[in-house]
Amino acid sequence: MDHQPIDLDSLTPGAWKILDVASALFYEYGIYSVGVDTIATEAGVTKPILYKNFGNKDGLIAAYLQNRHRRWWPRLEEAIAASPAPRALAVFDVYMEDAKTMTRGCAYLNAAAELATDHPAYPLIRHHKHVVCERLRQLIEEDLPQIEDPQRLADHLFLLAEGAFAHHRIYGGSLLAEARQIAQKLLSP
Amino acid sequence: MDHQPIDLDSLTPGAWKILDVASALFYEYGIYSVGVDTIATEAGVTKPILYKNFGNKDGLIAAYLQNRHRRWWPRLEEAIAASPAPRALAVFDVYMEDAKTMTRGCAYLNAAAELATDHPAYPLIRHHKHVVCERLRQLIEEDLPQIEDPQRLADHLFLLAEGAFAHHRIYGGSLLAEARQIAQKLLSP
DNA sequence: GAAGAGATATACAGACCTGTAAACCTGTGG
DNA sequence: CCACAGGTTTACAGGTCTGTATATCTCTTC
Repeated sequence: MDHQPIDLDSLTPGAWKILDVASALFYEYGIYSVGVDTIATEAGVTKPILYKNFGNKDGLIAAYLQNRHRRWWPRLEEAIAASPAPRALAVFDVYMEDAKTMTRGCAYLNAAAELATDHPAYPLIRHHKHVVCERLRQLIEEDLPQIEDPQRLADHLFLLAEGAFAHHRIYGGSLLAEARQIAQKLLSP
Repeated sequence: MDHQPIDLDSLTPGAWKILDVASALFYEYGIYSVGVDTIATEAGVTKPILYKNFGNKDGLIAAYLQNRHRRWWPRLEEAIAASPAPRALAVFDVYMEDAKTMTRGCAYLNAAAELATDHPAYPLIRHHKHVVCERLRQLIEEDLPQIEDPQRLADHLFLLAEGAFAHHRIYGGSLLAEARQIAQKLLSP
């Protein structure tokens, strides 16, 4: 029925329950390792209800990534608002906070690895990572106007954070904390 | 039958054909998106032959990651041997060379995202990434003995390279080249 | 040439996948 | 009380997955 992109604002409570359950399972076990049957059962609904709300599994995957971004972005902005200069470090703070509970690494990098690059939800992944890098550049421009090439420094910090988050799944170690320390040094004049 | 880890040195030519086909398909479409039926057909063998050689799909996955490392590592060492100091940049050179053909990003990060962390092949992923980082530290220690904390610089370069390679799948852009430039600056005193 | 051993192919089991058609149940208007 | 409409559930279609039991075929040995 609903093959349009899902509008998160017009989801019913029942649909949110499905999305929440799907999100947890997708993240924990991987998108293609979780069947819609499992999701529906865990959410306490039947399969046609799921399909009525999300069209098909791809719609649910898209809603998963979209909703994750919508919940995460305000947390980043809050951390930025509460952070002393250089506020770019707030990105690392949020990633470290995330890492405490997200033992499977970055949901977007995981999804990127699983989904085909022409999957309808792939642009959501690109967008999520793009705006993070963009925000880093803005923060650098505002907090450290003396920096010559803010885009390059933003990319530098972005790669540190992403590399550390990607490997958090593999090692689960303290690479994120180390990345933050390195970033701190890069941002101090 | 063969539930032991696969010994790459005792594979028959037919088994190598299977492994090569599986490797290409695993990398291109993702491990769990490719069925053993497809692999067997593409390799020109029947399924029982595949199972006779690799025990089960997990054995084939393990052989895939193992073999990839065995073929890649000598390429890294060659690049290191041919590189002027600081030779740590050779890692970026190989990654950039890889990126020309590997449009799906890093095979190990992709596998890490797909496989459960307790999958029998997961240690192969950890090992591959670990030795790369380790090698970076050695190269820094040898080429730049004045560096105070070579482990930290190695981690720094490693995160740059891994972040860039991870995002090569998402953007396909020039992040690896930029990461190399950043690394070059970090290595110049 | 016959008999047996080992490799190969056929065919299938049993589970799980996405997605849907049709039966059913509930609540509303006449 | 009855007809009708909307949402819900049951049941299933059709396909794909991993893994294997059984039959066939080939090749060696006597």
